[in-house]
Amino acid sequence: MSIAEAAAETGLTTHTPRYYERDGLMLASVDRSTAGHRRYSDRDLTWIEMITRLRSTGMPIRDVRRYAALVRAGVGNEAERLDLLKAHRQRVEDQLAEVTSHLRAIDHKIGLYEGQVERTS
Amino acid sequence: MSIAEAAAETGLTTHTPRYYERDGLMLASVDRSTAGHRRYSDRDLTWIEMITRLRSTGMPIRDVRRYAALVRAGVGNEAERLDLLKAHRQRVEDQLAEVTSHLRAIDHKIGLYEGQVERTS
DNA sequence: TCTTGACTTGGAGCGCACTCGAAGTCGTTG
DNA sequence: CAACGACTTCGAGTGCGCTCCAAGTCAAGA
Repeated sequence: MSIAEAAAETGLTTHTPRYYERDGLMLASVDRSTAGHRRYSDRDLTWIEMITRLRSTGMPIRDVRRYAALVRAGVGNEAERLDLLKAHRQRVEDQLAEVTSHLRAIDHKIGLYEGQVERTS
Repeated sequence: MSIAEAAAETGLTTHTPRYYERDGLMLASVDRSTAGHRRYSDRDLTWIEMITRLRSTGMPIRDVRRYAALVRAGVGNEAERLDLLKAHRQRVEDQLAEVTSHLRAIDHKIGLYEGQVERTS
């Protein structure tokens, strides 16, 4: 699978997987065609999707890199990976709670404006 | 209320309310003491809290500025403010749904590791 | 009167995560 | 064999939202 196809598949631009690779986020260096073009395997794709999940829940690149290093190191550090993911989950949940509570306050404001606009029109 | 007190009250550093004011996010220029120091009123505080709610739900500074401009313009544009807030709410809800779904996938992964760590130990 | 400390301003700097540009290479197609 | 298009690399640039710095001002206390 070419980089263009991989990008389309994962909803990224071609720049982003190149950047991820350069930044040490991939599990192994991606295969190359005879022309030196990247060839993405299913495993690469699955991993990029994992990166996407971590990133879009707000994990910093540097933590994704640490997690990738653990997975790369192979069997034996599952407890460490678990700690990393659980800490991340906790942060995401806290964040969700905060956003939700602020959203409720904004909703209240929306309610006030709705009443006002209704009466005015 | 001094800027230091206002910052403490809102959980910001003193830099941030200055920055907000410079960037046109306040409703009016903040009062000054004879020494030229900022004096924050209750209204200022309440507004900064509103900014915080909008910001921490992901509204870009530029949109906060547009909203502030509408409030500053006074009575008559409530419908426009409502549109802005409702559009924001929609984006936040979409975002929450996305994060939540990615979090579920990460949770699944955590479950796998938990089983593995359990069996290993 | 001198010092201290809390503030002021304008502008520069920073960290993050991409995103883009320039110049070059390769394999296919007409 | 020339042109094209999809890729390559490395480094620079971008946008966002602060965050910090330097130099200066002011009021109050010793």
